[in-house]
Order: sequence, then structure tokens, then C-alpha cells
Amino acid sequence: MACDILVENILSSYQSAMKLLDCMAMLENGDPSQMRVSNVFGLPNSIEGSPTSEGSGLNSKDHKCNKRKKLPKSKWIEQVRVRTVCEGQLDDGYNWRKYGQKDILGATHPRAYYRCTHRKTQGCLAMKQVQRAHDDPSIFEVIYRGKHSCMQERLKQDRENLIVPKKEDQDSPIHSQETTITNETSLKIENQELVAKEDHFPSFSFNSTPIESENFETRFFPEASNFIGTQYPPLEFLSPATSDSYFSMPQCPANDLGKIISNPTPLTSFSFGDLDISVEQIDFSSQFFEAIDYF
DNA sequence: CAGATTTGACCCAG
DNA sequence: CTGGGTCAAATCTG
Repeated sequence: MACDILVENILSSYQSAMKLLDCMAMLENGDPSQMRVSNVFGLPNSIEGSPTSEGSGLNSKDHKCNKRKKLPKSKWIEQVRVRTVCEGQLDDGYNWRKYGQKDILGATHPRAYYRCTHRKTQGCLAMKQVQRAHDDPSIFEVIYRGKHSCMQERLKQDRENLIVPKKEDQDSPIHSQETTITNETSLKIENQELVAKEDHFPSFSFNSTPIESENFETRFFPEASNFIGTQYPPLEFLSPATSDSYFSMPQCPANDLGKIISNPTPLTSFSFGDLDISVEQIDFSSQFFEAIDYF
């Protein structure tokens, strides 16, 4: 019984992999209209860059009395609205550690506070807040603050240097972006830059779901990501060296998706061009299949 | 056991 | 004084 399910998953996985390859080929043919999918998993185009208040040499350890740090109200804050079925899919390729949760007045859902996992080890000051939209619980509003100064960011930038930037929407300091897969269970991203970013602010890559979607995106649509002005984290982010939280699906209700992800079917890997595609790292949830079917 | 999460308390800006 | 942001001890998890 379980074997049957496993076999079905394996077969479906291969089918999906083949569809992904087809999709990739389509993208490489240079159809920009298809490239929008690269941001499907909720990547903010870039994030605030320069140091925030906490970035200005402020060390929380040295300022314990300042429990509340000043927020730069008009700078280096980016809000991203991500529609997803569960919060766990919001992961953006970086490792975050939750340090607090707060019920917000007038909000039906609490706001969660995250810091970069490498805050201690590398002094990374990136932070983010995640809160469900009160009008639509399927939408998570994510506010990013601070710039990643950890290795994650460095690795990402190294990766970026290997790609010839194609973009032009990156130049716009203020823009709104919405990327949607018409699939009902797909992720809907509404990137809304709240404020103008610093011009030279290094682009900041945010992927939602690291394993399922991030892999999908970075491994299959690297060029596409670049096309729409969204950078992507380096593949190194997939390294086991990264935090386990990378795979966590904190508030996913039934968490079936999480189970599927956490128990990747041990399939084989293959190459496509210079890309090594590990099927086992792809999210094979039903939603994923639906998204693929869209293509 | 180390690292992540939870949660109540604390701090401070408005 | 209130509400939002953070701390840190307790708890959980792998």
C-alpha cells in the first residue's frame, strides 16, 4: 500500500521533472512572457540595503537597555505580500530564527519576528516580520529590514557575479510587482516596495520555500530570475550546512506538504546542460504538480 | 545536547 | 498609558 504510493510518487516525480525541463527549454528560448514565473515563489526583488538602525554598528549585546530599536521609517524596508497555503512556504532562501511573536492590535493574526540565523556568528543584521493579512489569511505580509551581511548574502553575490544582468526594472527605485500563477493553490506574490531603496543597494534575494520552490526556481529558472530583476540565492543555500529550519513548515496546518518535503523520494539526479538536477530536492506536492501543469 | 521555537515580561516611542 | 519590538528563560525538537 505504502509502496504503491511511493511508486506513484516516483513516477509523478519523473513526469514532473520532465515537465520542468520542458519549461526550462521554453524559457531559454527567450520568451520573456514566460519568465514571470521566476518570481512565483515570492522573491522580493531586492531588499533594503544599507544598514538599518541596528546596522549602524549597533550591537544588541552592547545595548541591552535598548530593547526596542529604532526603525528607519522611510528607508530600507520592503513589504512583500505572499499568498501561500502555509507560512512554511514563505521561506526565502535565507535562514531565519524566530525571536518573537506578538498579537497586533486590530490584527486577527499575530506578527512573527525573525532574525537571520547568522546574527550571532556573523553579525548579520537582517530581520523580517511575517504576518497574515487579516482580510485574506492565505496572504502573508512580510516586511524585511536590514541587510544580510552573512555568508548567505556573500554566496549569493558571488553567484550573481557569474550571471550577466539583464534587467532594467531593477533600476526603478519604487515599483510594484505582482507575479501570479493562475493556479488556485499557487503562490501569489505581490511585491510592494514601501519606500525608495538606496540606489546602490545591492539586490537582495528572497525566495520563498527553500526546498520546494527555491530549488525549483534557482535550478530551473536562473536566467528568468535575473530577467525580472529578482536575484536568487546561490545553490549553496541548499547545502546541508544550512539550518534545519530551512525545511521547517511551522504553521502548515495538516503539514502534508511538509511531510512530503521532509521525506524526499530518493530518486536519482540528472543533468541538463550544466545544471545538475536533483529530483529528490524538488517539491512534489500536489500543489507543485498543479503549478507544473500550468506550464 | 545544541539549536530553534514559544511566550511572558520588559522597554520605549508615540 | 498603550502598543509594538525585543529579550531571555522555558520548552521543544532532532
